[in-house]
Amino acid sequence: MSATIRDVAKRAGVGVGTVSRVLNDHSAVRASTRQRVLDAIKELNYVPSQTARRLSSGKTMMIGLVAPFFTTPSVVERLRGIESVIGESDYDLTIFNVESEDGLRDCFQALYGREKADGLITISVGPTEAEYLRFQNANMPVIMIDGDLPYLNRVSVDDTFGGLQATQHLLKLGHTRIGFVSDLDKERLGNHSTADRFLGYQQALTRAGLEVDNGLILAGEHGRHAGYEMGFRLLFQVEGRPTAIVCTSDTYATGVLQAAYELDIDVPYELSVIGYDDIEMAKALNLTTLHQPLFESGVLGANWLLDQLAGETTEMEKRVLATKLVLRGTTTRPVS
Amino acid sequence: MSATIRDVAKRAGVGVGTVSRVLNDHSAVRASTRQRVLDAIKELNYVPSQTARRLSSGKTMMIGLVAPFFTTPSVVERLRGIESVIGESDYDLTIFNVESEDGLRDCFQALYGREKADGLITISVGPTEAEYLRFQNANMPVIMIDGDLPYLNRVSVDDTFGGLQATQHLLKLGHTRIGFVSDLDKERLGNHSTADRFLGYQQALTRAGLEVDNGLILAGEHGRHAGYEMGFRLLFQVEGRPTAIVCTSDTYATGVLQAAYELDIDVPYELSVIGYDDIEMAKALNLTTLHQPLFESGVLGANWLLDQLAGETTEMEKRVLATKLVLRGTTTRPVS
DNA sequence: AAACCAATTGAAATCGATTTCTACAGATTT
DNA sequence: AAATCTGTAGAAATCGATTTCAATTGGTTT
Repeated sequence: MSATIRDVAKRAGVGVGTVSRVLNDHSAVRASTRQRVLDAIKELNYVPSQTARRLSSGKTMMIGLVAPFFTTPSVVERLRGIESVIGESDYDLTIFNVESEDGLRDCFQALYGREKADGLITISVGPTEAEYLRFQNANMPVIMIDGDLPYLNRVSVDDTFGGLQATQHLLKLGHTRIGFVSDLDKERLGNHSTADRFLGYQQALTRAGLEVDNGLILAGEHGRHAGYEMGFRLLFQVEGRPTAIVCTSDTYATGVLQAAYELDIDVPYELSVIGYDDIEMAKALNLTTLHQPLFESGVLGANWLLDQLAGETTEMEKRVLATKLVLRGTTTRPVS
Repeated sequence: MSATIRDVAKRAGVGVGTVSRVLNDHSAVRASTRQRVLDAIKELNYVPSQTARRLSSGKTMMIGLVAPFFTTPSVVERLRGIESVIGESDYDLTIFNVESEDGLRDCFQALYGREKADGLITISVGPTEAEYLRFQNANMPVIMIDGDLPYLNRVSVDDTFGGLQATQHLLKLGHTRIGFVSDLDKERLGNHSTADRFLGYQQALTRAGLEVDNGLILAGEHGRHAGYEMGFRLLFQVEGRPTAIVCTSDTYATGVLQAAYELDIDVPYELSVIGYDDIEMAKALNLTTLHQPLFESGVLGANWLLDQLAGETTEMEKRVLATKLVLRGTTTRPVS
């Protein structure tokens, strides 16, 4: 079918080894020889076979991306950042979607062999320490985005600070009864960011001299509907109803907004709502939220992995990106 | 490192050919021999090397997914459907994001060699006929989702009917000045769905005995902001302002809604807006829209490709899924 | 001019499977 | 009992690169 390295060698009147050396510019090849080889390559329209290269070099030139892609829109935004970097590199991107704990284990299991990828990026989920050691043995670098497993190189945002910022914003406006809508008790798949955000929420309240009221703290499944249900539960009560709600995702916030709408509670005057992530929808809904550098986190993680694949080794490290409060129309001072 | 086929052969006291035959159960192997090989495999914890298998068999066990992933949320929903099928198969999914015409050509160029994938799924974009012939020569099946290139196997929705449904809904409510916000004149990357929706829009008007007013038909870039600008242009004029707007995506619709909001035009009473896609955001915004079977389209396309990779050949074909009108809060009869 | 060294480069081994080709056993036919 | 099949299975070629090893070349050193 298409030309092989042997054809090129014959054409240029050299050995296959020399052609390979020209391709990878490993050791020295005389300029004139190199030119002859390059000419032959051009004439034959030769493209080296990735597959063969893989087998002999032991590299797959693939990067595996492990993530629960479809639980939240934010994962996609991170993916975008990753793709923008990997797409420009010599590597290709293979995606592994995980939807459950079992799926995650199976996924890592399948990746140990270095057969599917040279390195891994994970989003929100991560290997156990034992699993990570196996990757380390196989010399496969792993970068985790949005997570905080201490034995991994990881990119995260300062979620504690994010929770603090969100809550303090509401406190400054004068709110004292502030609800918290989250997926807290889930903590599944190794993602601690919700717990950190909750920590920030607590800190803010404590610093303001307020007590944490467990009745205002809810946790549920993922998704808009869960947000709606939690919002409804918080807002249905007439006495002691919160005047503001911190949501750990914009998706939840949209659910809360709907609950408020159905209960005929005016946002922002009767209820302030703040989200987290700053996804596209947040702009459309004019939602005050905490912007996460999602795209940037992908870029950072991907570049980091490429550096490691290029041989650069660094100390185990956590690289932290900052969140930013984005003021829009769903928060204001409470009517008193 | 890990055991190879030779180790297994030695252990079982057979030749490598026999082991391979057991692995792929090609030709007959005596039951007792087979058992010995299977035992050896288990004892050595042997897993065949994908990479080596690729080289000798010429199959990559990869499916390439070519799409403009980040232009619209709907692509991600389709991806979800695809992943749900491919994830269960023996194939892995490699994604190729394309952001421009050039990028698309380069991408196909890189895929001809069968080095990166055994088959291709494309979303919204597709190869030219010449490009497709090269894939055909390489015996690589291609399935296009959301497009209508006649030389391809393709999954699409009946966009003409969709445009018709949307427009007729507004006509039935009593609207006569109906705007159309789209990316019409772009038609780039081989995607004809917008043109079809426009066709439906025209048909609906014509059947109702109305003239098509070019002043009400706008086209622009992708994205919310473009929708905002087009909405603004349509709504800014006081005389002859449309009482309803058909948008070719929900994303546009959100932009139009914002324009209406800023111009203090009440939706739905002063302006009806209908979107297209039924993305998550549409529910949050209570947007009337045309639901597309996005997830299902991915499932259908992926299964189809797997069938073809398994050797099944069918006539060149277009498989059409139906759209569905979803009534929500942004359309009502005009105030007259 | 002999000896030596460095830069090049070809030949061959290797990666780990699949697949073809051939050989051998035992069963069946004549 | 000789001849012919058929079912099994081993040996070796193959896929298309990389990489090691050894050989050659030419230039330098003494």
